[in-house]
Amino acid sequence: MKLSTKTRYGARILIELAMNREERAIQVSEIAASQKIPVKYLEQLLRTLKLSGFVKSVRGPKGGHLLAKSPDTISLGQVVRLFEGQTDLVACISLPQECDMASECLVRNAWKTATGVLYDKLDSISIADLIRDAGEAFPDAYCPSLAQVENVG
Amino acid sequence: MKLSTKTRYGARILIELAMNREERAIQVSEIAASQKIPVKYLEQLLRTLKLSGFVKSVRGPKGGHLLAKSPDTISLGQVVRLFEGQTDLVACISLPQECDMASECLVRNAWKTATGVLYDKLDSISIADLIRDAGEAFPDAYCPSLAQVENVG
DNA sequence: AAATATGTATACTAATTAGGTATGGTATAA
DNA sequence: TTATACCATACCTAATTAGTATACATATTT
Repeated sequence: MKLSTKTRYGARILIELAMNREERAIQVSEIAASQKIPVKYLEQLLRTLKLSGFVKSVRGPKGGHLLAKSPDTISLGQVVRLFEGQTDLVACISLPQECDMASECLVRNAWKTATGVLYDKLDSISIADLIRDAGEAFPDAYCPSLAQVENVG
Repeated sequence: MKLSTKTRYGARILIELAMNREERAIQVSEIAASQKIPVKYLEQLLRTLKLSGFVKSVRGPKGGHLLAKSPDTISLGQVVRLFEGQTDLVACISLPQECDMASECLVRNAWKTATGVLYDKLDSISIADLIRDAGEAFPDAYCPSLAQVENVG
């Protein structure tokens, strides 16, 4: 029961873009280096993020990637739902036919409740929150968009 | 991000044993049939449950398995921790060396918080709770140990 | 004491999934 | 028009999960 690297990488990509928002397009190679993600794998993740409207890109030389929306409006819950194939703790919550015991199973509803509690929390944490929290923990960290983030919302 | 079949089976095994607690030893073949779990796979799970003190067994003809402690004292959190290899949503929470970005990662702490919320919930749900809830949802269900369960604790 | 029904232990294998590569594009600024 | 970027998809491989197979030990019944 663990999150995939796609989800973990995805969150880190969004944070990196959020910390340079509206300043300049960040190239794939740059994100790959700073986040230690293989370039070709990163391109897949960026494509997913772009199709979902979290990221926009600029083509050609001097091109790159930018956050497409305010980091205050992107939650970890959204990131997890985007990258995890199965978002529930057990498949039978949304697909009862996956388990032929589903109709008589006494735990199924409890797994559903626990899943709900987890996503309530994940939905309550935004990319902006993570950057703000980091600002408190590491006041010296380079973080040009913090003021901007705080003005949003 | 989903629970393994071991965890799901494990919870169902405990429920089945709880519903016959102190009445008679239940044979592997019987659990296998009612829960639709392969016999040899079930034996492995029962062994794990036994080593952890949740289940006790009686050998020889007319032998079988019994719950070793009150269903009020067994939580879903305990079951998940027992059967899931990795219990945190991300490995780097307890093993920072698993990810070389751990020290500078701005999401890591959020994954830890979400993991905590999840287990707080799972720890609050006991096997006895599940049987009680089922009693309310299906008043006609066969459930000989319900009264017993309610007297415990 | 033997037969037999049960649980115990470990090694192996098949299936699935996750993680990452490889290849070949397409767009755009210089 | 060419170099530099992003875009799209097919493929591969290693790890994990789920389940089997084999052999053994124990205890009740007769």
